[in-house]
Amino acid sequence: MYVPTIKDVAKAANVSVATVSRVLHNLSGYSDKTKQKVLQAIEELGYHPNAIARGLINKRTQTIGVLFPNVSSGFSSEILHGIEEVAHEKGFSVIVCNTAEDGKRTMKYLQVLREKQVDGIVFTSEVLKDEYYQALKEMSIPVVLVNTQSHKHMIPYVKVDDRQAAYQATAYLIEKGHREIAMISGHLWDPIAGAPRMEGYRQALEDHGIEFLESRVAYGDFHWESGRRAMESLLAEAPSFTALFAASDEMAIGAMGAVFEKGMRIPDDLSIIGYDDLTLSKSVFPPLTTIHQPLAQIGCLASDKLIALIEDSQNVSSSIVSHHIVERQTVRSKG
Amino acid sequence: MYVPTIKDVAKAANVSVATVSRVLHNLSGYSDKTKQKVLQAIEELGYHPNAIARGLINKRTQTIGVLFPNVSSGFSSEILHGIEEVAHEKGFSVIVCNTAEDGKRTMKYLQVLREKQVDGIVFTSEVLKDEYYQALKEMSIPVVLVNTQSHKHMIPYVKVDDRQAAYQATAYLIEKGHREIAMISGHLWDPIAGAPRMEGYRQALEDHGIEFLESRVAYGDFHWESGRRAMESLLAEAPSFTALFAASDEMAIGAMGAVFEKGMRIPDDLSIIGYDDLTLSKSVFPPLTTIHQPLAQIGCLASDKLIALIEDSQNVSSSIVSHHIVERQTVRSKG
DNA sequence: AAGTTTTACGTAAACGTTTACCTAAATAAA
DNA sequence: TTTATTTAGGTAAACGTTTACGTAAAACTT
Repeated sequence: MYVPTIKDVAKAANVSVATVSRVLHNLSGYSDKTKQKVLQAIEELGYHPNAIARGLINKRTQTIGVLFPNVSSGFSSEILHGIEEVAHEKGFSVIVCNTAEDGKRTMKYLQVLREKQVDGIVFTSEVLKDEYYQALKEMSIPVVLVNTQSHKHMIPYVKVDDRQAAYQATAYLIEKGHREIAMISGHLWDPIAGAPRMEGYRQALEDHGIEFLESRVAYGDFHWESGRRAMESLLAEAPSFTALFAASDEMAIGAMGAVFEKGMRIPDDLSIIGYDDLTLSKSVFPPLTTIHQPLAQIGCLASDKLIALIEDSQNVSSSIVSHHIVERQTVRSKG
Repeated sequence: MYVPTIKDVAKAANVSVATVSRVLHNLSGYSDKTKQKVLQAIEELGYHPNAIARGLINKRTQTIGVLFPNVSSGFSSEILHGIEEVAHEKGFSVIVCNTAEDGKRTMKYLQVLREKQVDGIVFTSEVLKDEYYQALKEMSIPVVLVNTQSHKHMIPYVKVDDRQAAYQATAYLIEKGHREIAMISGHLWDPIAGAPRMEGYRQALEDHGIEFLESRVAYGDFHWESGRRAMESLLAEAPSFTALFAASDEMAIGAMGAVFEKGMRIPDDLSIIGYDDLTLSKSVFPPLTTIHQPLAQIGCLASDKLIALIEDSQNVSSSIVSHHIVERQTVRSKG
């Protein structure tokens, strides 16, 4: 299979490879006439530069790696979309990695990305274990964290203020007249999406003089099934409540299913507010009131930051992006 | 930033680079003693092979490119998950591309993938324009199509039999006693997901002696919003019907919203069957009865096929994967 | 007209591997 | 013992670019 190289072009145009390279990069140092010859040769031979060879010499691959715990979740895929969008704009390709929240696998990916000489990495939605950090550090390329952060190390991140967002969600319910508010939380050992949201919930309760009841909270893993189960147990065992804050839209929607199955209505019998604002949240019925995280935008920002770091290598700022409540139809004013 | 190369390892171990390369690849031609020396040098220096240099010489990058019209859809991301899974298993990385159904952009991606020397490409869920085919052909690397196919050219594909699946969906509704069945279809100029599903629907009607009414079908673009609009117009203008077949789950869910808003119940007042079986379809309420397409499996299969093609280069079989109806709670037996 | 600067190129090394080919020593076969 | 074969290892070319450096001609200066 014959594929023309820059040498073939040079030969065909009767110039040196240096000259071809120069016209390819719009550098100076050739007459208009030779430029035409070269362009014509390129055209005729159907020449396409080889980015691998290019990468070898400039030590730049124009490629970034992105790690997700689960690529196929509505959550991840929206972030990916954002990342890909600006990466493409800026001339970078993105390699996706699905860690499956597995340490071994993550390390394997990190090694692959290293060998493939990616120019930067974005690490999303998982806590950055020490092991990962070491590997990343050894690679000495820029990294940005998305929807997670490292308290131990200075690594730029972009995320929402979880504690505050949870606070607002809860406060919103309170404003609407609810005082008996249950929560479906992530696990407390999750320092990113677990504990902080719970704290926001507690704080809001406390600030409004409402007693916090451990018995009104159930725990899940952010996914649909766990939300459903959590709701069932809440309905069965918790002191009565008129509103629910779920730490993820998926869990909120799982909870809604459980509620409907009991023959109750939303928001008439129970108000629910979610967290994330996945695309699907506006399509369920009734459309879910929730905390909007600008996922695509988070992806864009992360990509932007990473590429700035790659190209400049100074600058280590993080971003707290702003969330807001999107009012749809699962919360009702009470009293 | 110092990064050790194979030469450094060779020097440290007092052998030639050839020997280092040999132990790296488990070839023969060295004693156990030298092997140990080399391994130790690798360890001490923290050496990691450079896949770019490797790629340059073996003309293999162990990377594939995947094109999606929209990476963030529940549909695409599940396929991606499957693709990534087996690619990773077999030692390949995947570069994702979001074509946004834009010709210019697609061509740009194709060029990038070519320059980056990917070993193969999977092209999903869009019709393969001639322009794309030419570009692909020039690259002379394996390609597999997913959820699409080319009647004009021999390119392996993996997809479901759309016509048959639509037939079964409609027949299922008929079996359940429905005779007045509306459809929300994709656009008929879509030769993959549009026309064939409509044909299946018509055929099923005809085979059961039911008259096909153009007025009972509305058109959408497979997305939620269009499903909602289509349903509204059906409800307002179509002859009455007791069941609906939607050509995508998203449209089915959009339709459900419109139905609920009119105060009607599902499946009591109207039965609905969707198409795709997205993850979200089991979490809406009531859970959607639908045609299951094994999306992740389709991805796996495509990846498998592509890599086989890359490694062997013979073998051009396509696969029609089997769909099936998953009965949930949106269809009711009538009469 | 002579010197100076600029323009338009070409040459060749370098990037980090793999691998074909070569050689010398060790081992086996006769 | 001599010859043939295998083993252990080295040398250097090749992959397709980029770019520092060199040089002759052309274009300005004065």
